[in-house]
Amino acid sequence: MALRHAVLAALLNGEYSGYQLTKIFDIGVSNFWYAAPQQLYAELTKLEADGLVAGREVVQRGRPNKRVFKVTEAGLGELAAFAATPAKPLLIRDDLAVKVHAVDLLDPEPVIEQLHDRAREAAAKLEVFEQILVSLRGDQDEEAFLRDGEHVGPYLSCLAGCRLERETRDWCRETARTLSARLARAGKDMS
Amino acid sequence: MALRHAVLAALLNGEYSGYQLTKIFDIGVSNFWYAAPQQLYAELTKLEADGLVAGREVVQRGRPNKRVFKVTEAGLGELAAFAATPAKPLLIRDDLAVKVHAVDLLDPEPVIEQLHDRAREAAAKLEVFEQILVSLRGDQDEEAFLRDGEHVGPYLSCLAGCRLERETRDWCRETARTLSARLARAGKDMS
DNA sequence: ATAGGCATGTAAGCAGTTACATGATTTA
DNA sequence: TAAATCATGTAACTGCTTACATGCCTAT
Repeated sequence: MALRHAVLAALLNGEYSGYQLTKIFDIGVSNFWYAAPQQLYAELTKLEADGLVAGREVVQRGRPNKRVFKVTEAGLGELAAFAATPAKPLLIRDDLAVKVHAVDLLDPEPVIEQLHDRAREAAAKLEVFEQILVSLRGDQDEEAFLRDGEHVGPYLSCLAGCRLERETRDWCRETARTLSARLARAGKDMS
Repeated sequence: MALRHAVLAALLNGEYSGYQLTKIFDIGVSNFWYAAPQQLYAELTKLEADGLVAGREVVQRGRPNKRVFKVTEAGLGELAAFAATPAKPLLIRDDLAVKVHAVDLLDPEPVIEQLHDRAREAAAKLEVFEQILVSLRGDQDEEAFLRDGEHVGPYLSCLAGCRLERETRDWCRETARTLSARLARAGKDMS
């Protein structure tokens, strides 16, 4: 079980409800863990049953009430045990790269479009991540913050996200350019 | 179903057996698709039953015989349909990044070790990928090959793998360095 | 009014993981 | 002679995805 640890790690920064976690997994945590919203509600239920998180009701005005969760002592123990075991290899599954791999025998136009889409998404995510970095380090510069800051974990994982999105953006752009150029040449040869 | 398309894409380069595919998914295809060996045998059986790949027996001396598979016309059609549908978001799940995210409340030493391990693996993979690039483009330079080469798909997806491994290597090294420096400072403060 | 965000789930089905199982041949 | 490589699976279990379901409040 592995989603469990990602949820615990996300809850270290504060108390969140299931709904808030879906947002966090959609942007922040998404650089290293993908999870569907329904998974999160289910996992929170299990984590609470196992005593690894504790929920409490928050009464809201103008909106439905919500249950927010925080990591318990036992939950922290679970995370500590997890951190000490050898890491599994990176799990990655990318539809778009499969399409590029096979592009020689396929119609390249829809693939090129999808590359543009992905490049745009990556650029947008990169901007969000860079904003998160600024808000985490406050007025310090990066070097000072990483040396003296109290909580650097989220900063360091966000740096990984920045790298991933930047490379994704650039690879998508270059690949789209390459395929478009070949398409234009192929078109010319016909005429 | 998605592994299906990754297998079809991998079989476009030639005929492979289940065992050979496990090797390819372990190094080559692994930059964009992770799959366990048992999945591949199961998927090949299904793909053959559905007529998307065709297998034939290869008799070998000194080793067990094997069945190699190639993509059929129907399989190519399946891939073409897949390429034309919108790409799913990248699926990524990284244990190690979860640990880094939570590192402030945990013992950093095992995490630092795992970062070194991952950096080594990434560096090794990067070398392999760069060799693959050289063998794919032959004596041409990259620009000329991408303009005039016949099969650029595997080259382009391998470029994505290079980017991923390079960034992984560098992020792991820098993160390990940051955490080690903080550990050393914390130790000094005690004395 | 209606679309979108907040808030939380259930249920069915499919995909993926882990453990088990076998056996020959080559290399160290 | 032991370990590694080649070669292929089955079975049980767990985890994940997709579709469905509900309902209130806010902003346009």
